[in-house]
Amino acid sequence: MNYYLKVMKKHFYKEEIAEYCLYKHLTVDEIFNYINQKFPQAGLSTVYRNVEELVKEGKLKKIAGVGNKLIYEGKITPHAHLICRKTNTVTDIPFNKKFLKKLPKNFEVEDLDINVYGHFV
Amino acid sequence: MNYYLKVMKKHFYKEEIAEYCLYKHLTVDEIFNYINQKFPQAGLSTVYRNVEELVKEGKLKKIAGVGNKLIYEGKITPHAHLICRKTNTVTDIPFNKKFLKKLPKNFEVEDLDINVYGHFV
DNA sequence: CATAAAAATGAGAACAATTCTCATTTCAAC
DNA sequence: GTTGAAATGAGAATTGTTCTCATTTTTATG
Repeated sequence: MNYYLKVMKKHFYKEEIAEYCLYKHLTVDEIFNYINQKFPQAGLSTVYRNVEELVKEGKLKKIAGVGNKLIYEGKITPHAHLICRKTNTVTDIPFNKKFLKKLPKNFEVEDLDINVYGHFV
Repeated sequence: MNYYLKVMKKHFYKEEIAEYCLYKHLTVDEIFNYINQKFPQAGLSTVYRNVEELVKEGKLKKIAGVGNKLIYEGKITPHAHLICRKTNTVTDIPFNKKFLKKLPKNFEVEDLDINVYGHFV
């Protein structure tokens, strides 16, 4: 199979999505817009399906969003998020014992949300 | 106004809700069920409205939920949450520098979600 | 207590995000 | 090629939340 064919065929959304989400914080809509630009025939339901599968595979992480929308990010090393309610943006910050003391000076903290997900055995 | 009248009148949902949510982690549906049991005529939209108002007043806190539902808790002192994906329950745990070392032994951690909400000035 | 303005309510419509359904298309193996 | 499995896309259905507005309740005032 040559390169041209590989580019044109349809069934590679998952890889595309995973790659696009690396180091970004995106809603499904934003992911869909990107995919739909490259593959105009792509459907929203397919993007939802792929995103969910990637979450199950551990390649994408669902994080709390601003407002009610969910936000996804490429799964990378442990870190925390700075969520600005004015600009609706998510910024990665390092997570360690002193992370709260090292926040940007111009960021005014309103709330802290610490959630440990898992299950009882 | 006598006690009987006070009990029967309608406009005290907010107090009821705030009180009921103290030390609990509830979805709007759960709050509604409780209110609706005491006041059968109570409407879902009213509960939603009151819950949102309580959040604005700082008496209730919207926290990340399990699945897509939002969860509310009576605003109390800083703490973290243990969210079990098997039982869909939220448990309060203390938040301090060593909190990760002091999790229940029978809780298997899958993810850690640290979000600092606020705004840039 | 009568009344009027203000506040809160409740029913359901509207809306938005997500999930589901299923016929069709594409892929992979033979 | 043929065939069975997997993935897709369109849109319907579902779910959670917000909005609208006529009605009810409260509060303030004479």
